[in-house]
Amino acid sequence: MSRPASIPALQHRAEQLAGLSLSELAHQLGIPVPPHLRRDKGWVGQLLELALGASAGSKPEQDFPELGVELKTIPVDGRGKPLETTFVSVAPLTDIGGLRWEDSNVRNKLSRVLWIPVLGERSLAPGDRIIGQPLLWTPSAQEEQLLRQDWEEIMELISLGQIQDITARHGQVLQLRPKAANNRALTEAVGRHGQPIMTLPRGFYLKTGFTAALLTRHFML
DNA sequence: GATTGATCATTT
DNA sequence: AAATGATCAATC
Repeated sequence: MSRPASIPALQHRAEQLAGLSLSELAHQLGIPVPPHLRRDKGWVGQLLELALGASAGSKPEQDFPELGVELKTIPVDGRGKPLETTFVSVAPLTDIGGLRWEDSNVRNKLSRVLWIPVLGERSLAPGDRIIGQPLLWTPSAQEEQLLRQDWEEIMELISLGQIQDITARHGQVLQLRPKAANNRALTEAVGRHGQPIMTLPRGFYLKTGFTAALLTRHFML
Protein backbone atom coordinates (compact mmCIF):
# COMPACT_ATOMS: atom_id res chain seq x y z
CA MET A 1 0.00 0.00 0.00
CA SER A 2 1.23 3.46 -0.82
CA ARG A 3 1.18 6.09 1.89
CA PRO A 4 -1.69 8.56 1.84
CA ALA A 5 -0.44 12.03 0.92
CA SER A 6 -2.87 13.99 3.04
CA ILE A 7 -5.23 13.65 5.94
CA PRO A 8 -8.33 13.79 3.72
CA ALA A 9 -6.81 11.04 1.56
CA LEU A 10 -6.19 8.94 4.65
CA GLN A 11 -9.72 9.52 5.91
CA HIS A 12 -11.16 8.66 2.53
CA ARG A 13 -9.21 5.43 2.39
CA ALA A 14 -10.35 4.51 5.89
CA GLU A 15 -13.97 5.22 4.98
CA GLN A 16 -13.69 2.82 2.06
CA LEU A 17 -12.86 0.04 4.50
CA ALA A 18 -15.95 0.53 6.67
CA GLY A 19 -18.37 -2.35 6.36
CA LEU A 20 -15.75 -4.88 5.27
CA SER A 21 -15.14 -7.94 7.40
CA LEU A 22 -11.58 -8.49 8.54
CA SER A 23 -11.39 -11.70 6.50
CA GLU A 24 -12.40 -9.81 3.35
CA LEU A 25 -9.70 -7.25 3.94
CA ALA A 26 -7.12 -9.88 4.85
CA HIS A 27 -7.84 -11.81 1.65
CA GLN A 28 -7.43 -8.67 -0.43
CA LEU A 29 -4.03 -8.16 1.16
CA GLY A 30 -3.02 -11.80 1.04
CA ILE A 31 -2.78 -12.09 4.81
CA PRO A 32 -3.78 -15.28 6.64
CA VAL A 33 -6.62 -14.98 9.16
CA PRO A 34 -5.89 -16.43 12.62
CA PRO A 35 -8.63 -18.55 14.26
CA HIS A 36 -8.41 -16.42 17.39
CA LEU A 37 -6.24 -13.59 18.71
CA ARG A 38 -4.80 -15.42 21.70
CA ARG A 39 -1.46 -15.71 19.96
CA ASP A 40 -1.93 -12.78 17.59
CA LYS A 41 -3.04 -9.92 19.79
CA GLY A 42 -1.76 -7.31 17.41
CA TRP A 43 -3.22 -8.84 14.24
CA VAL A 44 -6.11 -6.44 13.79
CA GLY A 45 -3.92 -3.40 14.26
CA GLN A 46 -1.28 -4.67 11.87
CA LEU A 47 -3.88 -5.51 9.23
CA LEU A 48 -5.27 -1.99 9.29
CA GLU A 49 -1.77 -0.49 9.23
CA LEU A 50 -1.09 -2.42 6.05
CA ALA A 51 -4.42 -1.48 4.49
CA LEU A 52 -3.94 2.22 5.19
CA GLY A 53 -0.26 2.45 4.32
CA ALA A 54 1.08 3.21 7.79
CA SER A 55 4.81 3.04 8.39
CA ALA A 56 5.42 -0.59 9.18
CA GLY A 57 7.22 -2.09 12.10
CA SER A 58 8.32 -0.96 15.47
CA LYS A 59 9.32 2.65 15.00
CA PRO A 60 8.99 4.86 18.07
CA GLU A 61 6.93 7.36 16.10
CA GLN A 62 3.42 8.10 14.96
CA ASP A 63 1.99 5.84 12.28
CA PHE A 64 1.82 8.72 9.83
CA PRO A 65 4.60 11.07 10.96
CA GLU A 66 4.26 13.41 7.99
CA LEU A 67 0.55 13.81 8.73
CA GLY A 68 0.93 13.89 12.51
CA VAL A 69 -1.58 11.08 12.85
CA GLU A 70 -1.59 8.03 15.11
CA LEU A 71 -3.68 5.02 14.02
CA LYS A 72 -5.58 2.99 16.61
CA THR A 73 -8.02 0.16 16.16
CA ILE A 74 -10.50 -0.29 18.99
CA PRO A 75 -12.71 -3.34 19.55
CA VAL A 76 -16.34 -2.39 20.20
CA ASP A 77 -19.56 -4.26 20.89
CA GLY A 78 -22.82 -3.94 18.95
CA ARG A 79 -23.64 -0.69 20.69
CA GLY A 80 -20.30 0.89 19.91
CA LYS A 81 -18.95 0.46 23.40
CA PRO A 82 -15.22 -0.31 23.73
CA LEU A 83 -14.39 -3.84 24.88
CA GLU A 84 -10.82 -3.08 25.90
CA THR A 85 -8.68 -0.28 27.25
CA THR A 86 -6.38 1.34 24.70
CA PHE A 87 -2.61 1.22 25.01
CA VAL A 88 -1.01 4.62 24.48
CA SER A 89 2.69 4.44 25.24
CA VAL A 90 5.32 3.02 27.53
CA ALA A 91 5.92 5.08 30.66
CA PRO A 92 9.38 6.51 31.28
CA LEU A 93 10.59 5.34 34.71
CA THR A 94 13.98 7.02 34.99
CA ASP A 95 15.35 10.49 34.31
CA ILE A 96 11.92 12.04 34.43
CA GLY A 97 12.82 15.12 36.40
CA GLY A 98 11.39 18.17 34.71
CA LEU A 99 9.41 16.19 32.17
CA ARG A 100 6.35 18.22 31.28
CA TRP A 101 2.96 17.18 29.91
CA GLU A 102 3.55 19.31 26.84
CA ASP A 103 6.55 17.18 25.96
CA SER A 104 5.12 13.82 26.97
CA ASN A 105 4.71 10.83 24.68
CA VAL A 106 1.12 10.52 25.81
CA ARG A 107 0.18 14.01 24.67
CA ASN A 108 2.08 13.71 21.45
CA LYS A 109 0.57 10.38 20.49
CA LEU A 110 -2.94 11.47 21.34
CA SER A 111 -2.77 14.88 19.68
CA ARG A 112 -4.40 13.42 16.57
CA VAL A 113 -5.72 9.87 16.35
CA LEU A 114 -7.51 8.05 13.56
CA TRP A 115 -9.72 5.59 15.42
CA ILE A 116 -10.97 2.55 13.54
CA PRO A 117 -13.70 0.78 15.54
CA VAL A 118 -13.83 -2.97 14.91
CA LEU A 119 -17.17 -4.53 15.68
CA GLY A 120 -17.13 -7.91 17.35
CA GLU A 121 -17.26 -9.55 20.72
CA ARG A 122 -14.42 -11.72 21.94
CA SER A 123 -16.46 -14.79 21.02
CA LEU A 124 -16.69 -13.74 17.37
CA ALA A 125 -13.95 -15.12 15.11
CA PRO A 126 -11.49 -12.38 14.09
CA GLY A 127 -12.29 -12.83 10.39
CA ASP A 128 -15.99 -12.21 11.02
CA ARG A 129 -15.51 -8.90 12.78
CA ILE A 130 -16.60 -5.82 10.85
CA ILE A 131 -14.67 -2.62 10.27
CA GLY A 132 -16.58 0.42 11.46
CA GLN A 133 -16.73 4.05 10.40
CA PRO A 134 -13.40 5.76 11.10
CA LEU A 135 -13.12 8.84 13.24
CA LEU A 136 -10.33 11.41 13.23
CA TRP A 137 -10.05 12.78 16.75
CA THR A 138 -8.20 15.56 18.52
CA PRO A 139 -8.75 15.92 22.27
CA SER A 140 -11.11 18.69 23.33
CA ALA A 141 -9.79 21.12 25.93
CA GLN A 142 -11.72 19.20 28.57
CA GLU A 143 -10.42 15.82 27.43
CA GLU A 144 -6.86 17.11 27.39
CA GLN A 145 -7.27 18.49 30.90
CA LEU A 146 -8.40 15.10 32.19
CA LEU A 147 -5.50 13.36 30.50
CA ARG A 148 -3.07 15.92 31.79
CA GLN A 149 -4.27 15.62 35.39
CA ASP A 150 -3.93 11.86 35.41
CA TRP A 151 -0.58 11.95 33.65
CA GLU A 152 0.84 14.50 36.08
CA GLU A 153 -0.41 12.59 39.11
CA ILE A 154 1.01 9.29 37.91
CA MET A 155 4.32 10.78 36.82
CA GLU A 156 4.71 12.48 40.17
CA LEU A 157 4.32 9.17 41.96
CA ILE A 158 6.91 7.63 39.66
CA SER A 159 9.34 10.47 40.24
CA LEU A 160 8.83 10.13 44.00
CA GLY A 161 9.91 6.49 43.83
CA GLN A 162 6.39 5.20 44.46
CA ILE A 163 5.90 3.23 41.30
CA GLN A 164 5.34 0.07 43.30
CA ASP A 165 2.31 1.67 44.90
CA ILE A 166 0.66 2.65 41.63
CA THR A 167 -2.20 0.41 40.49
CA ALA A 168 -4.57 0.59 37.55
CA ARG A 169 -7.04 2.33 39.87
CA HIS A 170 -5.10 5.56 39.78
CA GLY A 171 -6.39 8.04 37.24
CA GLN A 172 -9.84 8.85 35.96
CA VAL A 173 -9.23 8.38 32.25
CA LEU A 174 -5.60 7.30 32.02
CA GLN A 175 -4.16 4.37 33.93
CA LEU A 176 -0.76 2.77 34.38
CA ARG A 177 -0.54 -1.00 33.97
CA PRO A 178 2.13 -3.58 33.11
CA LYS A 179 3.25 -3.63 29.50
CA ALA A 180 5.59 -6.56 29.14
CA ALA A 181 6.25 -9.87 27.49
CA ASN A 182 5.71 -11.62 30.84
CA ASN A 183 6.29 -11.16 34.56
CA ARG A 184 10.01 -11.83 34.22
CA ALA A 185 10.61 -8.85 31.96
CA LEU A 186 12.23 -6.19 34.07
CA THR A 187 13.37 -2.64 33.54
CA GLU A 188 15.07 -0.08 35.71
CA ALA A 189 13.13 2.33 37.90
CA VAL A 190 13.53 4.35 41.09
CA GLY A 191 12.69 2.83 44.47
CA ARG A 192 11.16 4.32 47.60
CA HIS A 193 14.49 5.61 48.84
CA GLY A 194 15.75 6.85 45.52
CA GLN A 195 17.70 3.71 44.86
CA PRO A 196 17.63 1.90 41.49
CA ILE A 197 15.24 -1.03 41.38
CA MET A 198 14.13 -3.45 38.68
CA THR A 199 10.42 -3.54 37.96
CA LEU A 200 7.89 -4.56 35.32
CA PRO A 201 7.75 -2.14 32.39
CA ARG A 202 4.54 -0.08 32.53
CA GLY A 203 2.36 1.52 29.92
CA PHE A 204 -0.29 4.21 29.86
CA TYR A 205 -3.74 3.02 28.83
CA LEU A 206 -6.96 4.90 28.11
CA LYS A 207 -9.83 3.56 30.18
CA THR A 208 -12.90 2.37 28.31
CA GLY A 209 -15.13 5.09 29.73
CA PHE A 210 -12.95 7.74 28.12
CA THR A 211 -12.83 6.11 24.70
CA ALA A 212 -16.55 5.35 24.88
CA ALA A 213 -17.27 9.04 25.46
CA LEU A 214 -15.05 10.18 22.63
CA LEU A 215 -16.65 7.75 20.20
CA THR A 216 -20.13 8.80 21.31
CA ARG A 217 -19.28 12.48 21.04
CA HIS A 218 -18.40 12.09 17.40
CA PHE A 219 -21.12 9.73 16.33
CA MET A 220 -23.71 12.04 17.89
CA LEU A 221 -22.53 14.97 15.77
C1' DG B 1 15.32 -5.42 26.52
C1' DA B 2 12.54 -1.93 24.27
C1' DT B 3 9.28 -0.65 20.90
C1' DT B 4 5.45 -1.57 17.88
C1' DG B 5 0.66 -3.86 17.67
C1' DA B 6 -2.82 -5.07 21.50
C1' DT B 7 -6.05 -8.93 23.98
C1' DC B 8 -6.22 -12.61 27.40
C1' DA B 9 -7.53 -14.50 31.75
C1' DT B 10 -8.28 -14.03 36.43
C1' DT B 11 -10.09 -11.28 40.04
C1' DT B 12 -13.45 -8.28 41.82
C1' DA C 1 -20.05 -7.93 33.73
C1' DA C 2 -16.25 -5.05 34.19
C1' DA C 3 -11.75 -4.00 35.42
C1' DT C 4 -7.05 -5.20 36.68
C1' DG C 5 -2.90 -7.46 36.18
C1' DA C 6 -0.60 -10.69 32.92
C1' DT C 7 0.69 -12.00 28.57
C1' DC C 8 1.64 -12.91 23.09
C1' DA C 9 4.13 -11.90 18.47
C1' DA C 10 7.24 -9.40 15.46
C1' DT C 11 11.10 -6.47 14.91
C1' DC C 12 15.48 -4.18 16.00
